[in-house]
Amino acid sequence: MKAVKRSASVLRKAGKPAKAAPSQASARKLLDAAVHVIRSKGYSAARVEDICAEAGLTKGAFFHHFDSKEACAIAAAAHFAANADALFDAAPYSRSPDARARVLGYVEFRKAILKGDLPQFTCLLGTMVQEAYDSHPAIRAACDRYISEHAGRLETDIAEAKARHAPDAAWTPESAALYSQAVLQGAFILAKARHGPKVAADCLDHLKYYFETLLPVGEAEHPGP
Amino acid sequence: MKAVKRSASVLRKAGKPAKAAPSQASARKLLDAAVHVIRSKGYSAARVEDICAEAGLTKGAFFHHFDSKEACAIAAAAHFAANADALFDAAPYSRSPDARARVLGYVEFRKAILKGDLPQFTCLLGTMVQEAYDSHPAIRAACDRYISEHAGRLETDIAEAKARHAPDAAWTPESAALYSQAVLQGAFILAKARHGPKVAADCLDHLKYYFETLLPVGEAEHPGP
DNA sequence: GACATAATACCAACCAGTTGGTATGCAGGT
DNA sequence: ACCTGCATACCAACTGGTTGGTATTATGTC
Repeated sequence: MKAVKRSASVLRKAGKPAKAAPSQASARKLLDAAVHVIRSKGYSAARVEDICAEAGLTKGAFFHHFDSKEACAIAAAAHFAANADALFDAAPYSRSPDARARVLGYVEFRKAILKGDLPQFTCLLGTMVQEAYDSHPAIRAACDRYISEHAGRLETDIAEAKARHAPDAAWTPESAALYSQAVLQGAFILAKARHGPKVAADCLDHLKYYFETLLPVGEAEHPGP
Repeated sequence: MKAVKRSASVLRKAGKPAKAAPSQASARKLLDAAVHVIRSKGYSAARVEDICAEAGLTKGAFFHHFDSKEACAIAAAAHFAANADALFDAAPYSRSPDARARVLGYVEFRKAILKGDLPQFTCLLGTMVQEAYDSHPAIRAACDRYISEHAGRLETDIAEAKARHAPDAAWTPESAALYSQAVLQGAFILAKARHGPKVAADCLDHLKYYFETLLPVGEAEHPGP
């Protein structure tokens, strides 16, 4: 009496926006709260009651929406990734027609959003996978998936820029995209250790400089095929 | 009746090696166990009993040597850092007379030791500071200190190499040393997400290439002052 | 009244830390 | 040598607060 339970209402038909039930709002509150609490204290130390308190709800509501703490964490990972996607899609750099500018703009943008307290800009996925990679395979898989998807979006731009600016270079767009994610995750760790975003910004300066050398301008620019 | 307790025997006179008390051996066992367990499951999820079981001792022994779980974690951080220092000091690259070779050798060496299971090569400090930076200030401070000390050792070599190969470049040895630590920490996160060290090795290839471009050979080599 | 949502009350397992006890080693006095 | 006093090292059993999860009840909406 555990496996097949409720499929919950989190994934509704996307029905009437205002009137009916405020369930979507509560589910969203819980997810936002979970993201914030887990970013602050990690997955293991984040108690269900912490998340409920942060959301202004009780455990009754929590276990109505999620089968378990682990399921909530996985949903929170998806929620976090969706929010991130929306944020980067909306950022001005992403509408540049030049792929190289989009790559450098991405790094600049990531540097620009290093504002406020640490839980506001650090990565939920990197935080969770650190503790959960061995003991919670489902969480590891979710983090892997969303990190890889995010890297994949960046890889597209990198590949396009490489085709034009460094078509013969030995490195692959995939490894460069993953490398940038490693720099980001590591920058967050250093920011946490130092209790401030400055180190992270310095790291992103190095990353930007690296991309500038990987994608040199003005030498036999290759046009599109 | 809490603050002033034992000062323990961990720091003994360094007396007779074999006969007397086997306390040092047990303390070391507990520290090794703590490092392993925390690297596997993180600080919060690591139970004191897990550490004791791994060490083949009981909780009585644990709380004889450490005042609390947190104190053990801090001692484990110091233990880990000391072990790491010894490892890098013993590595062949560190005896090269050329500073640039030592910097590149460091990255190569870090890539070479990405062997075995994940808890065997990931960084205890980065793992702990992720969860503890906000809730356990003492742990954060310890991780900050040992990460910074390790970066400082690298910084010395980088500074020497920069003076010879890129004296006028805008970047600082300090930021480059911290950047390399960020890449490492991030590489470990990706390795955990992907359940294998390959991504991490790819990241270190990028880092090595970056250092090669930061420290170009053969252009107006500057001699020592 | 059927259904979804959410609150209250509760439980059983878990776990950091405590207690009290035993074993061992090391003085120094006789 | 032998005893005594004291500190260190360790163990087994216990405790009390915590916490994920459940059972039950209440409220609002079609």
